[in-house]
Amino acid sequence: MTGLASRWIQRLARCATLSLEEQRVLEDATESLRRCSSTENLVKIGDPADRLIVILSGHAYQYRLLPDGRRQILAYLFAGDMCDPRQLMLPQVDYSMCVLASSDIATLSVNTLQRLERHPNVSLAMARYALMQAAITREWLVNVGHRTAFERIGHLVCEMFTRLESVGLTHEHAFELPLTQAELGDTLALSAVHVNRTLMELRRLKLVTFQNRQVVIHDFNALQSAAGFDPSYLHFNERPPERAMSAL
Amino acid sequence: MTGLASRWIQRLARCATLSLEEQRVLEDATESLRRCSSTENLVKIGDPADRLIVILSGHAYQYRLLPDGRRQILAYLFAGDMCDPRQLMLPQVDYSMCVLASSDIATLSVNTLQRLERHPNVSLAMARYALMQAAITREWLVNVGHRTAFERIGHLVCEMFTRLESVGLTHEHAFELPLTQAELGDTLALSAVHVNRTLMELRRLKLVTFQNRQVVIHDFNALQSAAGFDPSYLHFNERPPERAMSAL
DNA sequence: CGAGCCCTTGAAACTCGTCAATGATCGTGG
DNA sequence: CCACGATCATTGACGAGTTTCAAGGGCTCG
Repeated sequence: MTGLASRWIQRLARCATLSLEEQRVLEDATESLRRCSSTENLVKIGDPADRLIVILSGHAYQYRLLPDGRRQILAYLFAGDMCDPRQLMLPQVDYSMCVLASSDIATLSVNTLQRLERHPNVSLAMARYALMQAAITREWLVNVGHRTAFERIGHLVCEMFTRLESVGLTHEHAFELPLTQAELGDTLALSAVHVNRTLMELRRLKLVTFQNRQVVIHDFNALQSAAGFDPSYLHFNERPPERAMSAL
Repeated sequence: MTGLASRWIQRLARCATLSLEEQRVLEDATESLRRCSSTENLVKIGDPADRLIVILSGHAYQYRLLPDGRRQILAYLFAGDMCDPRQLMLPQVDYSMCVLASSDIATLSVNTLQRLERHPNVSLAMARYALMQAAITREWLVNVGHRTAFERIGHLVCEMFTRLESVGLTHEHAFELPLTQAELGDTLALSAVHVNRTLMELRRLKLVTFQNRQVVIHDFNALQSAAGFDPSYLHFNERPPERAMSAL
């Protein structure tokens, strides 16, 4: 379990207890992977939903374009993240997706996924994982809707740090984030100019520095309270009921 | 199938073909229902997630409160709508929920749900239905993030009309909506005052009238184009692939 | 008939967007 | 190795959309 699949397995294992056998099956499923270069489009809206994307390393995001060219980023996927398996039950995907930096991408076929989901714990882990993703989307709605620019950025930084920390992708209080200020703006519904000003404000207050694709958090507690970040929606550190609900 | 469960069954039947037997099973599951009066709290954030709520008649919404009292409404549930069955796989619900007008509410236990999901088509329908709900949340993120007040209200009205029409809850080009302007504001991230001004603008342009808990759409096409509403995210009118994916 | 909730309206303030220009950085090719 | 172009960060001035505060009016329900 030292290969590229390890972060994925690690993430799923946080959602349900996986046997060694199940971990091996997951590892086997990622055999066919490919390296994607920066800004490559993985999925376009309307593509047939016949395969499931897993980010083994790197960064990607899902987004939607409005007719006038405006863009809303819907989710970030870091190493170990995957798309919602239930998406395969629709004829077409309803978002676009592209990678940020060069990444290793595994693509699971419907058959492979069906094979994986014969293992009840794998199925359970994926369902819980998808629930967490949905909770993040809801939190983003709260974020964009009801927080100031300052809180929005702070909240997003806290969320990313917490998510990345859980799979060992942080160093000290810093993490890699190959994002432009314009992309941050399209995530948080702010103009790039205002993102810039707010980042400088965060820097001035010695809360966060975002430079050279590196986010450094200087005072997590202060940032957390300034942004009103409450990590409970991420459902980490929970021992969920081990109900067998294979059919969910 | 003339009882209170009919709208629910009708909605699920749009997501997958249900046999008469399966429809009967769904109807039986809603036997224990109760009548809720206006503004009653159905679920509070942090409650144990051990039962699944189905709105048989009436209106309800899910919301989150911020520490300072601000509120973001996350979703509306109309007659025939239900919560995401996967929610039961978490220990606690992560949103609050209350009814708007007096409603008939069925509460399914984990056991009942497990019994229902032994029917593959029921399971498939619920999964597809939940996907549609998730798509709506994503669309709201786009709405709040990238559209003006005018477009936001117009878009929400179009969405509600389309959803309600699909289960026969509209009359002509009108539908019931027992919402205050403040609640509309908490949905769309606008102040109640600005909702009021924008509603008057919509009325002035003879697009929509919202008075006495009734929304009347005077020109759907004009409203749709003014709001940039594209119903494809609702995944109606699709013949999805009838893959058997019981484990999803 | 009064209380409370909701809608309506006005004025002032503020957050944030747009436009525009200047630097900084980086990869590429000459 | 440097010049070039492109992308991104930064800064200022101005304006638009929206919020907040405040007050009045209408409706409904007890």
